[in-house]
Amino acid sequence: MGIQNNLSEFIENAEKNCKKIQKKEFKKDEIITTYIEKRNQICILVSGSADLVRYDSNGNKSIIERFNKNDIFGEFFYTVSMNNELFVKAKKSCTVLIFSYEVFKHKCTSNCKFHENLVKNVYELILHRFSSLNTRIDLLTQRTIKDKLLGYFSILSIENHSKTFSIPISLTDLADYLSIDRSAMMRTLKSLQEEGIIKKNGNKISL
Amino acid sequence: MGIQNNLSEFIENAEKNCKKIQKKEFKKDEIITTYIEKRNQICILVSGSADLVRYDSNGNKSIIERFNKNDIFGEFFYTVSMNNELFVKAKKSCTVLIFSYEVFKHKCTSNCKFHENLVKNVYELILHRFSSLNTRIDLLTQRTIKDKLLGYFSILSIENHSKTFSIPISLTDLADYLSIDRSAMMRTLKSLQEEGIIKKNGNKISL
DNA sequence: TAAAATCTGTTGCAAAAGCAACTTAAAGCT
DNA sequence: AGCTTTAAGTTGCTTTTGCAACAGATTTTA
Repeated sequence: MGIQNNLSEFIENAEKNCKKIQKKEFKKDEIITTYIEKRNQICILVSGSADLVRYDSNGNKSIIERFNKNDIFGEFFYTVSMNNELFVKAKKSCTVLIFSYEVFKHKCTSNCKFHENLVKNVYELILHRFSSLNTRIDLLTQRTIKDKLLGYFSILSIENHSKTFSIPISLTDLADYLSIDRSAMMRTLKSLQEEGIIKKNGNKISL
Repeated sequence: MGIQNNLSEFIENAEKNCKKIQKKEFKKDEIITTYIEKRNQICILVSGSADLVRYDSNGNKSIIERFNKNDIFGEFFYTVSMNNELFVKAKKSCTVLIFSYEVFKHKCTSNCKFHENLVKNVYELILHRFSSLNTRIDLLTQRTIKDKLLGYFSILSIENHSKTFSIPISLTDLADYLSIDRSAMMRTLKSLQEEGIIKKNGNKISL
């Protein structure tokens, strides 16, 4: 999805090439980082998946974002505005690259090839992130649950080059992602089937 | 809002410093760029405001995004996915910096100070953009119109360091931004006043 | 300055969505 | 294998939202 093949290779070897870049492992439910204070920290998810979680003043938990392989995150990309506390929590076991924004600004040597690559590759990651955010906004601005679902399915269909595909996340998570009530979503899924617009078998969908 | 003061100065002088960067003027309703084909073009709005507009297969127009001073845009930041056509159209008279992604990758000389600054400043702009997108997602994921409005007002209140502020866009545009029906929004604004949660006088709001 | 266009404000009505409260099914864990 | 947790699927009821269709106010532009 727009991410170059050599990127993964680059990420794999990043730690070896620069002492300022750490590679860390996290187990399920461990806190990877917080967005409470500014640290100019940049994180790249090498493997696994993680959630950006908010606890508001009433103690309610909500998942703001789901990060997957090659996603770039950190408070650096998020305005620490309101009084709410943001955590990134491992959903599965994760491998994460962690470094500071300073790593970009200051090169090791005047012609360090590694740093040049870093800047270039992080650009790719950033564009990937933009694309994810814009896609989500696209879906969230759909007025009805029906349009949100069909928009989401249309994207999956294009990604899979097929009218048939499976939903890569749980339906519960999907409702969360689209910011709609799960039971209302189930109802809409049912009526889409009844109208013959989609076929559904478990998490397999055909348009 | 996180954008350094020297950024504007940098942008003002960008064209003078690098022949690969163009500064262009656009009048109201002129098309600044399209997101139809990949050109790896990056645009920075120096002054004015512009809309990212979509025309879908039925010819319906919708405004996806509003760009203001210091916003960075271009198909580079947007996945050209569906069959819909995207245009950036000047809402007022605009001044725009236009250059290609290649400008980042290839420096003029090995130690060109200008290019170094360009990379650094564009990072600032990108972070600003992330922040805008995340803020909008935050608001769009609020379930009710009431919560969307209060979330929006809370941000304005923080930005203005005051419980009293004015809404910087028209109410019609606000409804669009929050992706809600305008009349329903008006109704909610009214009930927020009746409940004593806000005071409203024209576009002036007090919490 | 008159006409056109846009924006604000309102309302009734129908449809959609949210909420709560379940049951059943599947997945994870010891 | 049995227990626990999480996810899927369903339903009735209530509230919220969207839609359509206005009138009045304000702004733009010819």
